[in-house]
Amino acid sequence: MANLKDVAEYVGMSVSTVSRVLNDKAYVDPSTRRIVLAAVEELGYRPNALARSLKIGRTYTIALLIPDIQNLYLTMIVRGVEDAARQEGLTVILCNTDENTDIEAEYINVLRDRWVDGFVISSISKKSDSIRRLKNEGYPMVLTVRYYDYLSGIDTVAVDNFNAAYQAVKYLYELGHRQIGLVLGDIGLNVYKDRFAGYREALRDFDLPLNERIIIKNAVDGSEALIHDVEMMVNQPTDCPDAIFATSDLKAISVMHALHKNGKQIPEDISVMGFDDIPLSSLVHPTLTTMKQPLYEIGQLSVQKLISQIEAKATNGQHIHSIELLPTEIISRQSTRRRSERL
Amino acid sequence: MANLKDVAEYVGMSVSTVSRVLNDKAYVDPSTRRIVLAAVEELGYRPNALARSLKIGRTYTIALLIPDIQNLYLTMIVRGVEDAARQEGLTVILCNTDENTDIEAEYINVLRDRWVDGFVISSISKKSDSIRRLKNEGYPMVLTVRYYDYLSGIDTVAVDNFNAAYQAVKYLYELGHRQIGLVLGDIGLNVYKDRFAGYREALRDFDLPLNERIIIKNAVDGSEALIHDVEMMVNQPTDCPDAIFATSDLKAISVMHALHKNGKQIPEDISVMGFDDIPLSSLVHPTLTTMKQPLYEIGQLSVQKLISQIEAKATNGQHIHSIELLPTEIISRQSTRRRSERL
DNA sequence: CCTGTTTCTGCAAACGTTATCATAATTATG
DNA sequence: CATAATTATGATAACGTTTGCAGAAACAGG
Repeated sequence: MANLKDVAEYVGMSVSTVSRVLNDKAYVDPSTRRIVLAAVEELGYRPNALARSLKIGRTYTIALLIPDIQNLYLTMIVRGVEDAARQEGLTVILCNTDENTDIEAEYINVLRDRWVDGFVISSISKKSDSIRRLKNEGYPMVLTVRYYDYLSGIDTVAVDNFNAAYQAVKYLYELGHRQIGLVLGDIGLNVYKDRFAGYREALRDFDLPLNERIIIKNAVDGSEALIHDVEMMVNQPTDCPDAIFATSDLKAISVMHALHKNGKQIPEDISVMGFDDIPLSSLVHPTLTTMKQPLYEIGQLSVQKLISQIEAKATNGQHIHSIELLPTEIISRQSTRRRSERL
Repeated sequence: MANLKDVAEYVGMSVSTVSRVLNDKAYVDPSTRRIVLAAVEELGYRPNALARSLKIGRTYTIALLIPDIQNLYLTMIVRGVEDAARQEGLTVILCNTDENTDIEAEYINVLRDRWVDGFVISSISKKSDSIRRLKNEGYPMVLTVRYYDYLSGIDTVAVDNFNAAYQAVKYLYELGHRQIGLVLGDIGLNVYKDRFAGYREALRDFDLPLNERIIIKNAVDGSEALIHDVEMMVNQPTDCPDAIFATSDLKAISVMHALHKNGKQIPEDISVMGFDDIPLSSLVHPTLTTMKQPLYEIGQLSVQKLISQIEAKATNGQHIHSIELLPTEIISRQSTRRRSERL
């Protein structure tokens, strides 16, 4: 592979001139520019990005840390991140951490050594030393979807989970439901804590009792255990819910699976509502009513905020820190319906 | 950030010695090793991977080219690739090409400039110049899932699609089905051509007629058009199939959706069989019988073959080219059942 | 025609490693 | 004890860029 020196010798000039032509920096004669460009074409010269990065201290690569790409809601974020990155000339290194702090730390070490320009992080479940250290070093980083008090001061892109859950419950209430069950994920995550709080607040506002027997906590997407728990819940003689709000579409699909299995009709017997609006939710039967998160846009915006940090760092400019909460939206489909016959 | 020189000065030795300690290369005194290691710890020295890569010509990074991460079957491959890569100390750059040759070419250029060690490619739909050029340069690369005659000579990891389709039809036939519909994807892809051929061969072997009216070609996963086509197919007065073999689980889910919509019972009226065995197929209702592809393993194996090429290139060793076809397997669930009452 | 600016080009020093070669110090060999 | 082999270390040249500095050429203005 030809390098700058080869091109320089080929046209009988110095490397500096050739380099200047290629980066069109100040003051280069139009005619030499033409000659150099022709030679570059001729020799099929391509710049060595490693050498360049070593010199300028930027790699045009960012890292994306997520728990597991197999979580459906993440694929949309990943696409948003990658599309935005590609448009800005960045490439994305994908890192599945499985919520494992060791893997996370290992990735962060390796990628810091490789001088990636920044991190988009959606993976952390507990206090992560590596991430805090990264932050203290002033490394550009953005948190997406998940957020943490101990990491305040870091740019964050997410939704208002409290309000989203509140609105979901309100929606079900206004359809006439009075026994609204709840399926929560890992209660250690702020995401689910906030949704739980929104749910409770809504119950309070509508004078509904908080009934722990129709609440499932720490549900794992797609697990057998979840299906079992739902079966238990709906087979309670007195406390059977007339609607279930699941805090992810995948949980909602498991709920629907369990209901089918137990001969419950959706939405005739029980309404089901999800969260996320993954593409699949319009394909299942019945199609799923859900609280849509703008996942793709969350990914895009995360990258934009990250780039803003990177630019600021490079030019010693100012970056204004912010926490961005994007709007959610109720998507009405077939899995919920008005409860007409109230007694 | 401290560099080698800093460490060297700190302990009053030369950079070479420090470097030797860190790469434990030949002949370094145990006591100096201890001193250097302590200093490294002390100063928090971390090697600059860019400089290292520039020197040794390896980046420990590979590129993964796929059409779109939002295709569910791909997420399992991606996980397989990443897990295998991580175990070998490699990181993965994810590239969604949307089947677009320009995007693909752009990615390939950028990543070649960055000296990625190799490519795992699952994206190509048509003749791709960039990929052929890459191959001619001797760049390490592996094709996964999709394969092409014009790219023969490249390591490939896939399944025997002909046989898999044949076995699927055989399975349905043995359940008593005689009108077996087929839903195919983009017929321009060898993957679907081969599955189609397997389907035809099976029909021939079992003396079933080939009925174009129960075959849907070029179906797009999750599209409205597909649901419409399926509705048309099952509402034909004379040619309604008693089983439908969809060539992806996502297509099967659309099929099931269309059947539900038209009051057809699954599997009582019509059996449905999918292809892939994505995690979702055990969550939908009814759970989906499918031809399982070992997608995760395909991803893993692809990386292993790629690494073998990379090693061979680095050491001027020999790499034995191969096309690996992994076994598929029928996963029986609820969406298919024996047709007892035959007339 | 001289001085001062602008435009153009080259030299050489980084960026942070690895690796070759030479040399010094130590140990083994007969 | 002389010589050869082994072990340990340091200089130095790459790897392929970018960039500050300096000098040369071109072009003004007076």
